[in-house]
Amino acid sequence: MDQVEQKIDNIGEYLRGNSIKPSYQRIKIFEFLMNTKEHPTVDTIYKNLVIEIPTLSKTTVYNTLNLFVESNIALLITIEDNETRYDADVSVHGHFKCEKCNRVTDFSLGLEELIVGELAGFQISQKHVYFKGICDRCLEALH
Amino acid sequence: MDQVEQKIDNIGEYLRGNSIKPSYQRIKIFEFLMNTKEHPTVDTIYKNLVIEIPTLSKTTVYNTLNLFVESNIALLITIEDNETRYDADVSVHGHFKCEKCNRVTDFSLGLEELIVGELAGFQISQKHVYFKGICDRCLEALH
DNA sequence: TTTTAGAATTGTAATCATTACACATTTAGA
DNA sequence: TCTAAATGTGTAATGATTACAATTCTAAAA
Repeated sequence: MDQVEQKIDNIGEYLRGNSIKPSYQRIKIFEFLMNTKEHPTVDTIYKNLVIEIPTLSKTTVYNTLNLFVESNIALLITIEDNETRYDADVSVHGHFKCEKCNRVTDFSLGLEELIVGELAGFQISQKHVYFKGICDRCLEALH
Repeated sequence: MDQVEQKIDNIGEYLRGNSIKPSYQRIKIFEFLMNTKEHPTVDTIYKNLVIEIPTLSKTTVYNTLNLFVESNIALLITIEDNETRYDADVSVHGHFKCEKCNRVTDFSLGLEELIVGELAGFQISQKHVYFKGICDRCLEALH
């Protein structure tokens, strides 16, 4: 059993552990999401996977991602109002979107940074933080 | 000059100060945005103002809000991927969206909470923080 | 005051992401 | 193998947003 098979097998177990039947499409979609850091859109996921799975439907990608989000094994990222992105890393972390190159990169957040006294009586289930601006690479390129 | 006229006049000055010609529609849209805490959608703004301005077009609301956002006198809030909300308060603050009653409320953020060492070489122009969960009111109602 | 050019507004049509839905396929247990 | 339920697929519908051309408004010049 090689590296890839090993990984796929683990994804199957991971899905099962979250009450999701590990179909071929679901495994492939999760695998893609897990192995990329680019926070892809539905369209990106579809275009990449349809090469390997010619029968894949975009509806399946939508259905599957919705399922992942409801099961809390993927995050919905809504930085722009016209592009929904997804992330298999469900730990609390921040996203930075560069307005030049459009890349979305992760940054870490201390937990203490996100305790807000004002919301003492509230039940908080999700914490989202995103910044916008120009990334270090693009700033370099301007010189 | 009564209270309302006074306010409208100030909004005109505010718009002019941000290089925006203060047309009747623009003043009314900004006034509405300024006087509400509900972080309205385009549809909400349109439905409220069309009563007073029967010739108002939804396109104008879109154009105007886009202009405000580009001029940095309004914030675009994208908590859900299918509803864009707006806020005339452009200071850095957090938003809490209740998943029961769907209200979006503000909360304050200490500036020191949003300094992220990891982004030292980045130029940051916008900082967004939003939480989701159940608000105090709705939690009360469950008892 | 009248004229006029540019800006702002309006209404309709087009676009595009997402969802609804009906049908086909696959899966897993009897 | 058979069968029912779950999953996947393709097309049509939906709904928010934008494009665009026509109309109206504004403000300055004559």
